[in-house]
Amino acid sequence: MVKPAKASASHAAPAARAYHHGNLRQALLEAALVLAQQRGPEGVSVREAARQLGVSPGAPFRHFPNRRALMTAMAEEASARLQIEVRKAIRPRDKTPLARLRALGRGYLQWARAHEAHFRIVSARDQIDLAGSPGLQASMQAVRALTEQTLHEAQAVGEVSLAHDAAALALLSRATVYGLARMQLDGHLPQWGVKPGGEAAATEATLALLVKLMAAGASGAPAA
Amino acid sequence: MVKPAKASASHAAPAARAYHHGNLRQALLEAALVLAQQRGPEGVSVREAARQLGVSPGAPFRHFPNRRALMTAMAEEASARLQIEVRKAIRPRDKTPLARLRALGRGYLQWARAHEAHFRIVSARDQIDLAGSPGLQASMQAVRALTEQTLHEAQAVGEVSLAHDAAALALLSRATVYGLARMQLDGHLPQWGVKPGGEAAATEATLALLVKLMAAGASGAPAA
DNA sequence: ACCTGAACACCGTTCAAGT
DNA sequence: ACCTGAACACCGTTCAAGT
Repeated sequence: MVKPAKASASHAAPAARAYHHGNLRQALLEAALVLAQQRGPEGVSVREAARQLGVSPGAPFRHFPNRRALMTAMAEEASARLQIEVRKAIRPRDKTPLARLRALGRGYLQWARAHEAHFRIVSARDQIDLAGSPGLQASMQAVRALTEQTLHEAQAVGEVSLAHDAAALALLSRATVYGLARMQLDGHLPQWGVKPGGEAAATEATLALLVKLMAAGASGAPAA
Repeated sequence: MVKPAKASASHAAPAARAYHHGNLRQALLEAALVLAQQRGPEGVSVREAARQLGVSPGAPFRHFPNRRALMTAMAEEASARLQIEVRKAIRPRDKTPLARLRALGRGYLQWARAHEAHFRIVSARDQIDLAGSPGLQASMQAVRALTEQTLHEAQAVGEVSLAHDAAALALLSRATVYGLARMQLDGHLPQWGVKPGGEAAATEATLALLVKLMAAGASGAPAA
């Protein structure tokens, strides 16, 4: 986007173009994101990003030790934003724990739809270095903790039966939402009877079904 | 695996090595699978496979129009095998529809664990050409049909409430099992409280929980 | 019919040298 | 401190030519 015009003559002093970019790290992240949007995570080329920014092929390696580090930095940003959006998806009107759980899941699904490239990067485990990124792990843990806590509250309040294992409930919620998000982005939903354009409605109805099933076996809920 | 010894002298007639492989297509699929096992689907290189088989870099392209076609052929084989295993996972002792649904899901999870490389290829949507492979679509549809039919039976028999949308039930089952399989292979389970080595037990317990939740709201089941 | 081998247009990454 | 530009060891793919 900030591609500078090439110097026209080879003998003149190259005064027109700043010697270094000043902000190459951030510019690389932005260019890489555009490439990911156009060609998917695999299609991100650090050479191509450098070319678009008018720097030499080696320049990016002053800012990222390797391609994987670039991808991981993108995933960190994505996952931080996802965490924020998921939190914001829970509105004050969602008064019961299960209503919050559903809102949380819906926020996740909506974010995956709205930020497909970023979502793909976060879940492209062979392109990023999850183990080497405390930030990435932290924002994933935050979503997990929110899920588990909400389920604990649902059990405490009698919305979900205490007979069910809390860890299994959390894992079930996460697996379902993650599976739905992937099926959505990978184009598997049409095969499951979802009409084109109906992805959002279908995934959210499925999420709602899970929440309803979780509530069904409960005993001491204050209201039905 | 069938790597022929290099001709020792350069002046002698190359009679020792057959001019062509005779079975290059199949050999490529096998070599590519080994590469996928070692480095993941992204690590599959057709040049490297050719090298290992002692053929020239261009040779594979007589058998596959491009790399994606090779990957798709691998996915076809994988998905045909997955379908068979899932069917075999349903034992005669699984008398009720929900018992069969659970067995089916367990078969899927076990296969994903036992054939990680193949499973990754089937679900690597940007490496394969799902739309251009009727075979791949067919075996995926077969698993889907089995899931949906089993759920219909569960509703007919009163094991699952007719109040729930059949399509949503099927999608919920699939999303859960797919999500669990991915989390398992991508190493996300430790973060969700699963101890190393406990992946099989945790995913299967989660599947069992889903089945239990589905049964909970039913009314007219013959037996509890 | 099947394969070779050279070529083309790409990669990621390193590193001396420049500013 | 930051970047260049050449180099290295790779890719996927094509295509004339060989057997």
